[in-house]
Amino acid sequence: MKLSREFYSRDTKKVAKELLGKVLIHETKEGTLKGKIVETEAYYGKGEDPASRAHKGKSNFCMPMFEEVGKAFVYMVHNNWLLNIVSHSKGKVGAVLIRALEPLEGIELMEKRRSVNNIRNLCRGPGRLTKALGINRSYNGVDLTGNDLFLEDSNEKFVIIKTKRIGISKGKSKLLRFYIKDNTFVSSGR
DNA sequence: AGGAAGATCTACT
DNA sequence: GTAGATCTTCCTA
Repeated sequence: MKLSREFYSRDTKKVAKELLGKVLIHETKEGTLKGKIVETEAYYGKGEDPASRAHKGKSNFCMPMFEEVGKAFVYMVHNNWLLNIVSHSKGKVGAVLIRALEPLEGIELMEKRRSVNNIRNLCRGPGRLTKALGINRSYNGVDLTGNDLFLEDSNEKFVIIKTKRIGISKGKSKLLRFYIKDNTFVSSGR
């Protein structure tokens, strides 16, 4: 079952946690790509989170974070597109960064796009998974309740680990990174 | 025009 | 596992 708009209109941290285990699906001309979300991070807005792209306030760049929830927010860092899902309770600002996926379907296509044959390395990392799924700038603002790129529910049970976020230079002490315990596809901290 | 950025790759100890 | 170079956009001056 596809996740509804209501799912995303709650506290960012809560959504980040509940997105674990959900399945990200991308319908492309070349085939269907599916991956289970195994690692996420929550990012808040102005004044709340110095590591967030939105902490300085509104700009063209991070616009989607201020707009309707349930949309994709894609941006480039260090030659990598990063996929975020806009999620926050009413009147707030925030998004969930998808950091890692466990490939489920369309693996051959992902391998072709990434030029790697090691499944474990296919989607283990925010920049890698966007490349594997073929996500780029044109997906910025895409509605995730649509039929192109969306998320599906799952009933899987697992243990969630909460840690500090990775790779950022500010706001390091916040425990806003979540991942599935013992999952091989989680990026191993750096 | 310059610099920073939520990272990745490759090559080593 | 850790380290360093390098990558492309957007923001700020």
